[in-house]
Amino acid sequence: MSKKPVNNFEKLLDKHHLKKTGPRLQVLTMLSSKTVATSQPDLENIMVDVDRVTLYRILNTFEEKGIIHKVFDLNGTANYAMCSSKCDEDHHHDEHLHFNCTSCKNVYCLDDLELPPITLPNGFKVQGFTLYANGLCPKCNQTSEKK
Amino acid sequence: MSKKPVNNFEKLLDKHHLKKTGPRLQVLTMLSSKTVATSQPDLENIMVDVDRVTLYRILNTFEEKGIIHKVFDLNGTANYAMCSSKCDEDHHHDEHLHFNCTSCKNVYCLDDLELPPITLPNGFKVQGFTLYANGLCPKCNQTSEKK
DNA sequence: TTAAGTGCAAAATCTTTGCAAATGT
DNA sequence: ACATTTGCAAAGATTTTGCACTTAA
Repeated sequence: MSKKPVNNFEKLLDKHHLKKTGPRLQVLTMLSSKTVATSQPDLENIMVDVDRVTLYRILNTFEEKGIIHKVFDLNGTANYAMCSSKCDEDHHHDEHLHFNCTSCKNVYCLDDLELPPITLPNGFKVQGFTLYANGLCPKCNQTSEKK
Repeated sequence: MSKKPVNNFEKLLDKHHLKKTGPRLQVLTMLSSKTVATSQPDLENIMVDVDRVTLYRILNTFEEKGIIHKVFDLNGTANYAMCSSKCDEDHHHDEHLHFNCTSCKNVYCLDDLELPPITLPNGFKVQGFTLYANGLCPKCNQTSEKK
């Protein structure tokens, strides 16, 4: 008989038939604690005890399972963030706005924002949208406004 | 006295105080001939006589000067396309829709499409938008429709 | 017990840097 | 002639692969 999940992260791993290992729980804890998407290098620096290769594999697995999603920042670096509850293995609900702060470089996932419908020229069959905005996030904007 | 430009590409290089070299003209010819953005690896395969490093440097220079712009595809690979006439050194007009075809992998720059305005939550100061759509391009869509 | 996951070593890529030779003006 | 640009070699960085050891179930 299998061990009972003791928290949400363990439940999440259970749900996707993934073993509840230390590195995986660390990744989940890390990503959940942040409101911004985190790059692989950043995660690597934070979780120094986890092998880099393991991190690559965990991030790939999580992305395939729809646990996290990958968003590229202005430099083309992959950043990872927890998926909203609407995501599953078959369909990623990552059609929300991603905001790249040009000052602090953080990537914000603005899940709640309502996006206006966009129509494409005839012939194009759209499967999904990804929308990025860049500029100053509230924190950096505030700082730059101070006299 | 400087050599007279014999075509638009040479004029373009002149305008940005760049020497009219073979590799640079090749890049301009290549990118202009395509309606889709081209990745660095693709360019590399086509222009086999040009050194890879030279290509990197040319693409960087052109991007800085506002001659081409860089767009990342679904895999985070950089793709390059000629800028519209609205681009200059100070301001890139690349806020148009980029379409990634999931079948042929081509990246289309849909310059002409009218984009609806998008409002962000308070505090965010937007400097620019980048919008991607993915799905099937007209060519691939057509093929898949045939019975 | 055993399939899945991890860590290490090493390969394969991708990108940047330094410098001498070549080239445009 | 001279500053720019190129090509080559080599360094650095990033990502992938193979395999033996470990661990969750």
